[in-house]
Amino acid sequence: MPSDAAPGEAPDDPLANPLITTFGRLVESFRHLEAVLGRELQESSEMSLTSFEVLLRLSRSPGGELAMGELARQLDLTSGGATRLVDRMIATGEVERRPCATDRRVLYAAITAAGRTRVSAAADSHAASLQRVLAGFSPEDLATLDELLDRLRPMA
Amino acid sequence: MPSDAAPGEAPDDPLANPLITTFGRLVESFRHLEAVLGRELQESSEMSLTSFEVLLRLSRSPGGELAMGELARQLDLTSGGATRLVDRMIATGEVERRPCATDRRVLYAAITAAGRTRVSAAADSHAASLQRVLAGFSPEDLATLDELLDRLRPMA
DNA sequence: GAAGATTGATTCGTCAATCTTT
DNA sequence: AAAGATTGACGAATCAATCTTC
Repeated sequence: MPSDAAPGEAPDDPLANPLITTFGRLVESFRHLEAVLGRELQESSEMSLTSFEVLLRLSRSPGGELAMGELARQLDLTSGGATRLVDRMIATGEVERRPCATDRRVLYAAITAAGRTRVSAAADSHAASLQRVLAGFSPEDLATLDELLDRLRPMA
Repeated sequence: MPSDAAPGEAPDDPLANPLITTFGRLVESFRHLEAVLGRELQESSEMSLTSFEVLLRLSRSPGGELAMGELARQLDLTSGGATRLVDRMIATGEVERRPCATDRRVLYAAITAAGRTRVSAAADSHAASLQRVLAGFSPEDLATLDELLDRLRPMA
């Protein structure tokens, strides 16, 4: 009768694969963390985590703007998803569209002054949430996590 | 004029907070990883990562079943979300509903024989994807990651 | 004709209201 | 009245098709 794996053999139950288990835990931890932080950001700043990421990336870019395609790539969205996201953020006044001087196919999403004000306030609240959630982690832990993430990205 | 943080003081730009940066990288890495693995599972097994997680959890539970509420909690879904997810999986024949003998408010989601067959095949493919994506990670790296995730969960 | 962006139809999830059972 | 689950209305993303510009 099959039970534990014999030495040198693969386990007989594919569902018991440790990689699958680790990945499942990663999904679980991440989703929960994202839900909690998103909820807190929403309550404190009336802003979704996704909008926050957009404003953060725009604010760090030269001119406070990014081409729609580049934004979609950075956020791992489809171009259609980026269009609708930016539509919503224009409605709230955080972002505006700008034409590209050299290629009329391209449109930029650019952060507005109001957007800068809002993302700055949101960052304070978000940082406080993170500080609480990550209280148990030493700087070394965070460095280790950072390094593991770096090595994860290029894959796939 | 404010520029770099003076020694012993917090940086003056809240957007430069290292916790926010690390969290942003976590979001980015995770979303990308999830998208890639989800795509591959979909192509190889015509199954979403979410359905896979459901079947995995059901298959590991005694009787191959979980109460709807417990399933929702484990997957970090609302009860409504769990209802609709199970509806879809019933339509594909992977899952069935069962009444609870002792409390007629409760319904169980239970994996079917077809569901066991499908999750087993999906696990093989998913494990192969993970093996490729995580090829650069030693067993020690994975243990470190596992431990960090463990410490992340209870927070929030 | 390929690249960049937008739009229509659809999918998957949430939220609030509801229904049944305890 | 509280707990468990489902349903209607909606929000946010996808995919495939389209439109404009290169």
